[in-house]
Formats: sequence, structure tokens, C-alpha cells
Amino acid sequence: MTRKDKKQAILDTALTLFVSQGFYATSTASIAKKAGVATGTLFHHFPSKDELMNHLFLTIKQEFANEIQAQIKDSGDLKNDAEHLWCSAIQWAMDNPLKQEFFQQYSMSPSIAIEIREQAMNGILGFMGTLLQQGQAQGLLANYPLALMQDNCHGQYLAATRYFLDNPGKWQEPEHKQASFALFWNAMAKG
Amino acid sequence: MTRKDKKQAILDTALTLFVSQGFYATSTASIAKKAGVATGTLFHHFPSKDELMNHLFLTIKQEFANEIQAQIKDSGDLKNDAEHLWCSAIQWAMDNPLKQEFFQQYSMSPSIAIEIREQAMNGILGFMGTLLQQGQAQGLLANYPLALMQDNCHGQYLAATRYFLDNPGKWQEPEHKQASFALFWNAMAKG
Amino acid sequence: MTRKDKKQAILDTALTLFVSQGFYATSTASIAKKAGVATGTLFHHFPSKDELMNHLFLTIKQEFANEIQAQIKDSGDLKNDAEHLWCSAIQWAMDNPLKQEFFQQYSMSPSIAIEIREQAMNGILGFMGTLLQQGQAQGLLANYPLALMQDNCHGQYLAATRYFLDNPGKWQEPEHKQASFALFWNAMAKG
Amino acid sequence: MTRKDKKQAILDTALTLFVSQGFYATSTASIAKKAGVATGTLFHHFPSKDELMNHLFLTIKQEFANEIQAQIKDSGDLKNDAEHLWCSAIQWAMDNPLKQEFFQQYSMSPSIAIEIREQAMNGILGFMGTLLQQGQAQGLLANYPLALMQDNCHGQYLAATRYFLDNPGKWQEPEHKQASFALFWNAMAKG
DNA sequence: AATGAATGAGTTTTCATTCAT
DNA sequence: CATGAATGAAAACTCATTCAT
Repeated sequence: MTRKDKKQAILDTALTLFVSQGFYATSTASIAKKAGVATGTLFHHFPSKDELMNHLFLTIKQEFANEIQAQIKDSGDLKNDAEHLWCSAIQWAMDNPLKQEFFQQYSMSPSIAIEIREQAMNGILGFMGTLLQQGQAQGLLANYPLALMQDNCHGQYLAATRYFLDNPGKWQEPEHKQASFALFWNAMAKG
Repeated sequence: MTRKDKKQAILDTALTLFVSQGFYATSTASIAKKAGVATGTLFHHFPSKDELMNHLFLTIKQEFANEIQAQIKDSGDLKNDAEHLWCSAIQWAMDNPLKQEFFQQYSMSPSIAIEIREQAMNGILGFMGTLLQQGQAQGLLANYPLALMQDNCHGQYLAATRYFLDNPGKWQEPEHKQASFALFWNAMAKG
Repeated sequence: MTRKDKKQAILDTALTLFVSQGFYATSTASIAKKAGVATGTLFHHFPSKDELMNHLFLTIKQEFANEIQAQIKDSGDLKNDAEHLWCSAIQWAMDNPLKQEFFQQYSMSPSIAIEIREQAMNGILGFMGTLLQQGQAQGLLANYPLALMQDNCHGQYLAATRYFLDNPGKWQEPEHKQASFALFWNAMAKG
Repeated sequence: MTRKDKKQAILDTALTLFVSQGFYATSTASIAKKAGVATGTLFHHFPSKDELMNHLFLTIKQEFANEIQAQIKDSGDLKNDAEHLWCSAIQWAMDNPLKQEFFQQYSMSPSIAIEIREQAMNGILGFMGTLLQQGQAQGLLANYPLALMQDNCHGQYLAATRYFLDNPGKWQEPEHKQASFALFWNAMAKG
């Protein structure tokens, strides 16, 4: 196993165990063991357990952000573009259930330092803010306070992924997929 | 201090510390000390730290559920009734910020046994389901899958309380209060 | 339940639990609960857990000693008298398996203060010494050092009761009963 | 101190303390301290206090069994061979008083899991059974039930070592040494 | 870089005993 | 006498982290 492999094995194992057992119930020793490396090796790659967690959190957030931003279009039809984005975001969650679960569990948890969480949130919700403002400028979205709308987007996204992860077959059914976007869009759209 | 007082002091202290420091970062010894009782007393009332947590969780959920259900009306005007309910629920969160914070942190956390979380969710979201169905029957709410709508309600509620707790003054401003309900109502309402 | 009843219930329960779980694995709370009394009540009757143990130990030893001494005969036929005594002693063990088990477990254990154990041993092995000396004087028993013979009697008795308690049916078979006495008698008898 | 040294120091210290204070009165912290290692080190080598005890028990039993089996002869003179074995066994006890004391205290104690005790007993008493059967086949030993004779051997051995450990000088006196064997041999020998 | 034995502070939990009712 | 809530010292055990090899 190469250096990179070991580091990746540690990250993968940590993700799996943090999600299935929780951060505190997962010892660094158990991560190392399951990853097939020595306990000391973990601390060669990450200065502490907390730093491992932060690294994991930021990495996953970045991965998600990259994926989503690549899907941003400007076709002129805002509703269509929004639907594409909404479905892409949920699709990512369906493709990466472990990472989404991780996100659900730790976005609000004190296991991750507050500045790290905020840093991640701003990075991701930042482009959301831009999109919302564009929509308002075009007169397509309601003129509610921006921060409130951003939080609402986030909350609806968490609820939708929760629903589709818990009921995996439903995401394939157009009725459910469309309903999830309709809830979201109607909330945001100008009366 | 009487018997009830001690048990209550333990519960109050645990709530405060679990919210401010997290479940795992809060030792039973620190709870006992801050509550002014001996460590043994905590274990006299609760068989384990986990059971204390479960008790706290179920108690707070019940308190919330009682409060909300008392606010359910049937005036004939569904939208008005829904607004009253929505505002009552957020008002409860503003009146009980510690409990709401607790709810935000631990609703998804592995610190609470999954069966306890589900039991609590079902108890609370149960009446929500009934209300949604009534609205659909009256042709006022959209005919999306019920479970999806329930999860969406929950997600929007969490997002709204997050927003108003983080920006406490906004709840007094009618513009924000109305916007938060509008987002919610438009999501649910029949096109 | 009268006072005497409660005290007896505590003693009976303690005997059962000490034998089945061990002294240290048995909490005073569990004794009290199983005996149907309050935890405080145990400490009204016995100043401490150790004293309860000592009381139990001495009581059972006394009960055994009384039973055996009542069986001492002087028919003129030492071998017959010895056999009667041997069988009586084992019979007591078969009739009181819990007490015999208690004896086996705690005769050597540090759970009982050494002075209590010695006091009990002397009380019981005392009359054994007298009998052995009589047999030696009559030329029927070997002239080995007395203390060695006493310890040997005790060891053979423990071994025999261990065997018959572990194989309860065997005590009814004359072959086994007689063999157990033969082993004992031949060890002691003058060549 | 090397790795092996630390593990051995823990075992040696545990033996001393378990014998002098008893299993339950000996804390793992006191073992570690007296052995000159950290508390964690004890648990690095043994998963629990019980496992440490079991390891100790099986190790000592094995040591004894090895010693004794090395002394088995077949000179053709069974009585001589038996005497040699008997004296070797007691000599081991005299040379290893701590281990013998450990054996006396814990052979019957619930501090050691019953399956561990039985495993040890079978391992050691196994060869005894073979020897007894050979003696019976040669017509030199009485035809009593085998298991009863085995238990009796064990009981007499415990009694003899108890006696000689309590009176250390006596083992040097031929009279006592021979008497102890005579008691044993006469019990077993064919009338 | 990789290893894994060693560390010791910190955690949850137990339990004999007390004492106000 | 009887009760059982309260006590707090002490126990077993965990685990992130270090460091000699």
C-alpha cells in the first residue's frame, strides 16, 4: 500500500465508522485497525482526531460544492435551471449516501468546530445566495429576506435527502421527484 | 432540596450542558456538581447517562407536542389555522431556546438511540399528518406524497427556528415572521 | 413479616446469593430487594456486610457441629462409630447443599476474616482431635502427627462432599458410599 | 524494562497481591503501581482483570503440571513411583508457596470462571486417572470408582500442602513426610 | 514513513453505608 | 423498628496521543 493509499484508507474508514457509530464511539485505534494501518500511522497523516474530522468534513463539502457548481446553467429559464440544480444535488446524495449521512449527522454537531462548519456553510450557500438574488431581480422569486430564504433552501434540501435516503426506491418515481421540486419551487417563487 | 427538586435540577443542568458542550463532552460528574448533588444521586434517578439523555429527549418532545396540540384550531379557515400553528411552534422555540437548540442538535445525532428518536418523531409528526390530509381533502393543499410533505414541514420548521434563534430580533419584525410562514404555506398549498 | 422473619429472610437470601454469585458480586441492595426488605433494614440487623457474612459463617458452622456432635457414639466399635460419623457428616452436606457449597467456597476465602475462619475450624476440628487420640490410644489408628491427620480428615471430607454434590445420585449407591468411607478409614487405620 | 519484563512484572505482582489481599480487594491500579507500569499498560496486555486472573491461573496450573509430569517414572515398583510423585508434588508447593497458596484460594472460588477451573482440573487430574487405572490393573490399588479416587487424591494433596505450608519445618522431618505419604497410599492401596 | 507498546488523565458506574422521615 | 433517597469514595476500563525502534 502506498502512502496515498494509506491516507485514503484512513479517510474512507473514518467516514464509514463516524457515520455508523458516531464520532465519539469511534476510537482512532479502531479506524487504524479497520484501515489496515498501525495506530501511529493515523497520527502521521493527521495531527489529531479532530483534525481528521475537520479534513473529512471540508473534503466532502468541497466535493459536493464542485459537483453542484458544475451543474449551474444559465439557460434563461430560471425554473428549469433550478430544477436541474435541485435534482443534481439530490442525485449526489443518492450516489453518495454515506457522505450525505455524514453531512446530516455532523452539520449541527459539536463534534466539528463551529468555525469549520461555518466556513463550509458559507462556501456552499454562497452561490445559492447569488442565484436567489438573480431570481429576485428577474421578478421570479419572492422578495423575502435573503438569509431566511437560504436557510429555508438548506432545510428543504436536508428534508428531501432524508426522505429519499430513507425510501431509496422513491427517487426513481417521477411523481416523488417532481413533488420534491414543486415543494421547493413553490416556496421560493413569487406569488 | 426535596426529591423532585434534585431530579429536576439534574435534568435542567443536563439540558444546559448537553446543549452548550455536547453530550460526550459533558461528564456525569460535571452535571452532578453543577446541579448541586452527589454523583451517585444522578445514578439513583437515572440508570445511566444514556437513559438520562433519552428521558430528557422524550420529556422535551412531549412538552413541545402538548403545547402545539393545544393550539390546534378548526376555524374553517385552514390557512389562518395553519399560520397560527406555525407561529405558535416558532414562538415555543423562541420561548425555549435551550430546548429548541437541544432538539436541533440531537434530533439527528447518534447520541440518542434510534428507536427513541423515531418514537418521538412519530408522536409529534403524527398530528401533522392528520392536518395535511384534511387540507388535501379540502382541496387546499397539494396532493404530494404525505410522508414527503411531513418531512418537508419538519425541515422548514428546523430551518426557520435556526434562523430566528440566530437572529433573535427578527422574530419581532412582521415582515420576517410573515415571510417565514409564506415560504411554508406556498410550499404546501395547491397551485 | 415479623422482625425475626425479616432477619431470617436476609440471612437466607444472603446465603443463596453468596453461593450463586460470590460475596463481592452480591450487593447489599440486591440481598435486601430479594429478601423483600428495605436496604436500611439490613443494616439494622447487621452492622456491616462483613458482619453479615461472619454471622452466616459461624451460624452454619455451628449448625453443622451440633448435628455431627449429636451423632457421636461410643459403642466400643471404633470403626463402626467412625463410619456412622462419616456418613452423618456427608448426609448433612447432601441435606444442606447450599450450606455445604458455602462452606466449600468460603472456608479458604479472604472474604471471611482469618480469625473467624480459625475460630470455626477449631470449634469443629476440636472434637475430631479427641476422637483421633482415642483411636490412637486404643491402637486402632496410626500414630501419625495429630495435626496432619486432622488436616487430612478435613481434606478427605471436602473431597467426598464435592464428589457427591457433583454426582448426587451416587450417594444412594452403597458401593460409592462404602468406598468413600473405606478411603478415609484405610488412610487413618493402623497398618 | 522490555516488553516481556512489563507483562511479567504485572503477572508477578498480581499473583502476590491476589494471594495476600484477595482478588476483589486488589485494584488493577494497585497492581500496575506496584509493578511499575501505567494502568493502561495492564489493559494493553490483558483485556480485563478477569482475563488477567484466568491467564495467571492457567499459567500456574500448566507450570505445575509440567513439573509433575516430568517426574513420572515407571520403575516397576508402583509404590516407590507413587511416593516419588507425591513428594515431588509437595516439594513443588514448598518451592512455590505463593503459587500453591493461590491454588488453594482460587481453585474453588467464583473469582475464576467455572470453565477455566474445569479446563485446568481436567488437564492436571487427567494423568492421575491414568496412573490410578494402571495401579488397579496391577491389583495394587483398590477398585473404587475412579472419579471418587481422583477427587480424594486432590483433597489429600490440598490438605497435605496446607499442613506443610503452615508448618514449614515439618517437611524436612522424615517422620512427617513419610506419614503424609502413608496416609495417602493406605487410602488408595488394595486392602 | 511506519509501527504498536506504553502512557495516565479522564470516564461512567457501583455500592456499602447513613439518616431524615 | 423500617424505609429508601442520598452520598462520595473507589473501581474498572478507555483512548487520544507519544515515541523508541
